[in-house]
Amino acid sequence: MSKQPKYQQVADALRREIDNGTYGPGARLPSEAELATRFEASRNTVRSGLNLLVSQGLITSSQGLGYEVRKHEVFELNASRFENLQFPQNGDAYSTDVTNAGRRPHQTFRVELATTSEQIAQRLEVEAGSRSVLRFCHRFVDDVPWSTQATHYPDWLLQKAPRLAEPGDIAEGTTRYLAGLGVEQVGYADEIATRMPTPEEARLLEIGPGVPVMLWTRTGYTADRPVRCTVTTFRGDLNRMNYEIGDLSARNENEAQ
Amino acid sequence: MSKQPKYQQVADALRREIDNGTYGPGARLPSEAELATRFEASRNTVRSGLNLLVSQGLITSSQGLGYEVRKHEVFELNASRFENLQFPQNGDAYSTDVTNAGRRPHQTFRVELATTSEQIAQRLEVEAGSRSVLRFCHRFVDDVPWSTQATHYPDWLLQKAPRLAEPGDIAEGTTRYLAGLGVEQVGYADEIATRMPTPEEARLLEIGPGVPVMLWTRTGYTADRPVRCTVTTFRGDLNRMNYEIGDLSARNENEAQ
DNA sequence: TAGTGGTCTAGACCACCTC
DNA sequence: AGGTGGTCTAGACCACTAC
Repeated sequence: MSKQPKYQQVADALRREIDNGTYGPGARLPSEAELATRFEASRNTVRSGLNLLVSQGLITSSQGLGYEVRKHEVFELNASRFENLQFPQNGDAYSTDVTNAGRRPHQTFRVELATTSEQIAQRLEVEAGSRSVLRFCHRFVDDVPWSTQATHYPDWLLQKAPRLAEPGDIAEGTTRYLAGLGVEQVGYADEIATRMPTPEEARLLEIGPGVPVMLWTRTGYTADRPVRCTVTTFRGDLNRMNYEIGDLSARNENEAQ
Repeated sequence: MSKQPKYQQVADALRREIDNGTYGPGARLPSEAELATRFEASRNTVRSGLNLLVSQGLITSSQGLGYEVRKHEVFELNASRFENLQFPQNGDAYSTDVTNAGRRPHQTFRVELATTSEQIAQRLEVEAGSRSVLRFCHRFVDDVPWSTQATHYPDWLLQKAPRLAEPGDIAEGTTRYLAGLGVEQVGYADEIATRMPTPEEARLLEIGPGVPVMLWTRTGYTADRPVRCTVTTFRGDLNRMNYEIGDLSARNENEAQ
C-alpha cells in the first residue's frame, strides 16, 4: 500500500460516502471551503478531488450552487423491435416508443447532400467521396436533448426514391416509403461503440463532463445490397440498448428496472 | 460568442491540431512549459486544458515522458454468433474469437457462492438475497486486460448441474455442459449500457482517465425460464459490439475496419 | 450581501524517465 | 543532471445564486 495523494484521498472518501448513502442521489455535497477544512487541504487540492469525481460521472457542479450527486434515469430502447417490418408502427418508431413511455417526444430534421465519408462508404459499399443524402435528426424527450441520428443513403437510391433528398419529414417513415418502392430492407447489421463525446456532441446533447456517448450504427440491407446507414448518438447516462435473440417466450414482464 | 476561459482555448487549439493531423496518433505534444509560453499562460492553466483533453479520452499523460495522442485499435465482437448453439465452437467462444484474430488469449477464473443482487435477481426471476453461483472471469488479449465477465446461475440449477459450483474451468463450455444435462438455452435477452468505470473496474481493466466501459448483460432462457445472467465489462476504447438481424446474405466481406 | 464555484497566477517540491 | 509531469499551497479576482 503506497501513500495516496491527498486529492485522491478526498475523492475516495467522498465516493465511499456517496456509495454508502451518506449523500444520496441529488444530495448536495459540503462546500469546497468546508471540505478543505475537513481534509486539512487547500481549496485547490479539494477541487482536484472533486474534479475527479465530476469527470467520472459521479457528481456535477454548478456555479453558485455547489456539487450534487448525479441521479440516473434510464430509457430503454429495443433494437430488435425498432423499425421491424414484422411489427409495423404508425409514423416513426422513436415517437411511438417515447409516447408509450409516457414522455413527450420532439424532433428537428435537416436534409443535406454530402460527400460520403470513408466510414459510411465502407458500410454502404460505395466509393468514399461519392455523393450521398444525409438525413439528420435531433431528438428530445420532455425537452431534454436525447440523441442525434444521421442516416446516409447512397446516390444510386435517389433515382428510385427522390423524396429522400427533399427537406422535411416523410410522414409514413423512410423505411416504409422505401418498402413501398420495392426497396425492402430484410436484414440489419448493428454496431455499438462507446467513447467520450466530442465538444460538438457535448453541445448538441447538453452532456456534462464524465458522461460518455453510445454510438449505434445500423446498416440496412435489401436482398441485394446495403441501402442505408444510420448512426445514432445517445447520451450514455440516459439510454440502454436491448436486443432479443431466439425464443424468449419464457420471459415474463417484471424485468424492467 | 462569449469569451472562452484561457484553459478552454488551450484545449480547443490542441484538439484542432490533433484533428487536423498536426499531432497524429501516438505523437508527443509539446511540454507544459512550452505550451505555457505559447499561450502566455501559467503552467497550471495549461495543465487544466490538457487535463480536459485527458478526461475526454483524446490524449494520455505519463510522468517523466509527456503527453501523447491516444491511438485507437478496436476489437470486434459478434454478439449474434457468440455462444450460438447453431454454430458450435470447441471450448469457449472468446478464446476462439481472439485466436482467429491472430491474438493471444489468456484468462483467469474464479467461482464463488454469492447472495443474489437486486439487479441479477430480477433478471433470473429469483428472490433478491437468495443464493446463487458466480463464475467470474478476467480476460486478457496479448496480456492487455480486456474484459471481466461475471455469470450468475440460480440456486435451483445446482441440483441439476453441480459442476457449476466447482472451481476451475469447464472444458466443453458451461453452455454446452448445461445443454448436455437437458438445460438448453433457446433465447437471449441482451442489454448494453455505458458509463465511466468505477475505481475497481479501472484497476482490473487498467483503464486510464477518459475511457468509458461498455456493459453487456446477457440473460439466457430455456423454453421455461431464465437460467443464467452474464455481465461482461469491456474497455470502451478497445471493443465494438456487433449484431446481425434478419437476412444479411447480401453482405460482402470488405466491411471490417 | 454573502456564499458558492470558476479562473488564474507564481512558486515550491516531488517522482519519474532519459542520458 | 536535466527535463518531464504530479502534487500542493496561498491568494486574488470573477460569475453565479440565493436571500
